Amino acid sequence: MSAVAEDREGGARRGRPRDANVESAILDAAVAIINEVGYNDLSIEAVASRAGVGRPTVYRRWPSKLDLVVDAVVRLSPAVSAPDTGDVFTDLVELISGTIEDMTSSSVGRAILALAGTAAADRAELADRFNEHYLVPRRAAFLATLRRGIDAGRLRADIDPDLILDLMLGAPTYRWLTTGHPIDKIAARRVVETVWSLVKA
Amino acid sequence: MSAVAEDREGGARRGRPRDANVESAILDAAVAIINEVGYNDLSIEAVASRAGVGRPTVYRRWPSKLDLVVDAVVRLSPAVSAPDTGDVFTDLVELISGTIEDMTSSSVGRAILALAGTAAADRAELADRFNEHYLVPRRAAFLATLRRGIDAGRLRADIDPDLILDLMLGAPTYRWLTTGHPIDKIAARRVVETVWSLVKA
Amino acid sequence: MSAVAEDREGGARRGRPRDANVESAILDAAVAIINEVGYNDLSIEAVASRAGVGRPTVYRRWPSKLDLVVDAVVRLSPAVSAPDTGDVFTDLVELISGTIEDMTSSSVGRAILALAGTAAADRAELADRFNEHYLVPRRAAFLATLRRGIDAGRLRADIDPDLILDLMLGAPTYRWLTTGHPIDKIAARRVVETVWSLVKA
Amino acid sequence: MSAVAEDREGGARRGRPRDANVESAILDAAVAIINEVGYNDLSIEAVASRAGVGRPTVYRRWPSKLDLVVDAVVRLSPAVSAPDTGDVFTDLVELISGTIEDMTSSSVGRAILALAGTAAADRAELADRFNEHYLVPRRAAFLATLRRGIDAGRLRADIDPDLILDLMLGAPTYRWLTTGHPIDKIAARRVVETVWSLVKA
DNA sequence: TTATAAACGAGACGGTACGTCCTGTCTTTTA
DNA sequence: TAAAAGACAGGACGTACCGTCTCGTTTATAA
Repeated sequence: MSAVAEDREGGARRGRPRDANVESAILDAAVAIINEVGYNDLSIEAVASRAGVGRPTVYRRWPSKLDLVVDAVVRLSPAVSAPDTGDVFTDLVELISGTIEDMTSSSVGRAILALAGTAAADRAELADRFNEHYLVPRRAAFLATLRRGIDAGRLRADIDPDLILDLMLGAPTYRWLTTGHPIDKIAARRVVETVWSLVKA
Repeated sequence: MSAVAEDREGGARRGRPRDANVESAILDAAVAIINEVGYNDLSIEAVASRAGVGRPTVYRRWPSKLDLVVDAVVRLSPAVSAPDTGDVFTDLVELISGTIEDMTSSSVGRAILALAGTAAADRAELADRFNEHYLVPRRAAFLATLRRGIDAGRLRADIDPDLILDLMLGAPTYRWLTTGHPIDKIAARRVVETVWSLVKA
Repeated sequence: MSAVAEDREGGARRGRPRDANVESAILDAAVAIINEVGYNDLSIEAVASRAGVGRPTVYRRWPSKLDLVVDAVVRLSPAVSAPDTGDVFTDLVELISGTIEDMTSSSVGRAILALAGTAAADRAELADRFNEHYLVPRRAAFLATLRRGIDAGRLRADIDPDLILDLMLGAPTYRWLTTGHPIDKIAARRVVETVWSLVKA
Repeated sequence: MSAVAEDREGGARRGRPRDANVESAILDAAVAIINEVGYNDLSIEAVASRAGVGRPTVYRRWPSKLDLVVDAVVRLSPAVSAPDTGDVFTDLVELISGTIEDMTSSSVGRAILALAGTAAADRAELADRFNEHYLVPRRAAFLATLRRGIDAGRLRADIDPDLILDLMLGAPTYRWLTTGHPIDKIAARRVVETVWSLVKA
């Protein structure tokens, strides 16, 4: 449920109701602008203007740029699905390279990282929202794949799935962050191969 | 070598030379402000004012806030030293928990991450400077420790040190980034323990 | 009618209307500052600050310092009244010495002259505004006095009143401009006496 | 004598003497820039740069923009010569229309007026210099013409030549200043004709 | 000759003001 | 009563000049 909707409950309000199209238009505009100029150079002004909306209308819904962008990123992020090719190893490579691709290819991906740092640092509530809508589904898909491997007897049952996740996603993310070099599928495969020996049954 | 200094070589310049104290004052001010309000809320205005310097003097040396902050962070970053307790395992735990502590405890650490994302994304030259002065020394200390382990016969000789580094540093970094939870020495030790089996001789 | 107001007509505007108090505060501040430091050293910055107003608020109404000062001077200039002592000769002396006094005694007077030169030179529209609100009323008072003299049979009916005006006001103005010496009532009387013989019936 | 030269007297100085070419170059540059952008938009920076000279070199000679421009205008102003067609009336028309033309046609002319106001107002010394080098020669030419008319018996001997001058030059100047309309030879002739009856023998 | 001293170009310095953009709040009309 | 429009105080932007101050270099006279 969106943070925006939560004040709707409790019966119909008086006066003109909020226009749902307005909300969409604002988030769409935010996404487009992030893609063009990145998180730092996004301004509420520009979002409102592109959405064909007054600035106060934006502020009425999101108290800050950070809040707005979190919702925009959450809305934008492509749905995740745990691939199931029948081979857990392949599934893991797919998942990781897909996730890294998400992170690194678009401005939105970079916004996500900017948000990750910022929100985690001082905005627990936002971090929670971001977690709930963005990270948790991705971790879940990953963990489901691991679980499938365990059930299939290909992975050891005593592993710490979260730690494995951190290793498999953290290593390429860190490489990208610190060197700026793109992470292709081959690099992703190498990481999975390396960690694989830790987890294989 | 500082980016600021590099055009000095090749004979005496004409005109009044730049004042090194001014450079120090500006970088010190930048560091202080980053620590107080973070990268995003740092303004050139505030830096100049705190440094007791005219704004144009800042712009004369660093064309943008990003350039300035990269140099400030580079100057600030504490010297790295590869610990050498005699036990490679302990050394690795120390190194990792120290590095993560660096990253996560101070505003400057968070600025570093913000920079990592931003600079990597669109400013190859800045990323290079940041790499050269900040990341490379840290990687070097880590790799030297691994090398010592190999020489001592405790680590396999055929490992890819960079990949091991990405795993050991990437996993806790990723955890911190995505959850915001601090990484203590125990968590660092768990990562090292896990990866250790990949690398032990 | 103020240049600022002229685009208000034609139905109610949307959005928050401009605050008339703000306009007053800015013009008052401009007048005060002209009186203190003169036209050349007046800065929009200082005007805004003294008026307790944001700088953009000033620019929203007047695109340049010149535009602002023209309006300020127009507002400031004391109302003119054609004196009517019953004696046209005395009236003329009063009018001239008063006008010259206006021009030369205050910083605003000097601003008026600076404006006269500047505005006339390259800003027809401003010159027109200045003319309409400042010069025309003064010319009118003068011409009315001449007309009274003609009606009373003391002045010739075939004179060119504009030319007489230029002579009576231009001579002392020119003297002041080119020598910087103040023009007192005695000097004004001498001019009127001299020109009088040209116009007396 | 130029204000610049006055500290030269008293024997040769030690050290490198000032370069007269530099002085010329600066004044030429100042004149050119006044012609292009006017007095208000002239900057020392631009003058120095165009003259191929360091800024301190300008300040060494002229303490302010005003001082510099006064000298520049003085240097620029075309030599005056009292025309002598044999007919005093024609001479006066020529003189007046020429002077007005000087004043109104060029940016330098407008600078002169700006200077007249500014310098007269608060800089007695500058006003004096301007007077001495610019105005006095022009008044002298005019007065010489009047004198010739008196000697020839065409003008009354008891006139106040300064007052006549103020009338004949002041009226068209004032007209131009207050209306911005150019003063052509016909307008100049009308003024002379009008005043003529005051002065003719 | 050799100092010494001033002028020169260049350009950095602490500043001020520029005119613009954006912030977050407010007031008004329209729906 | 929400929405759009837009004015408001304010803050920071990056730039242009200000007038002053080093610099290294050049060009004179004085020792």
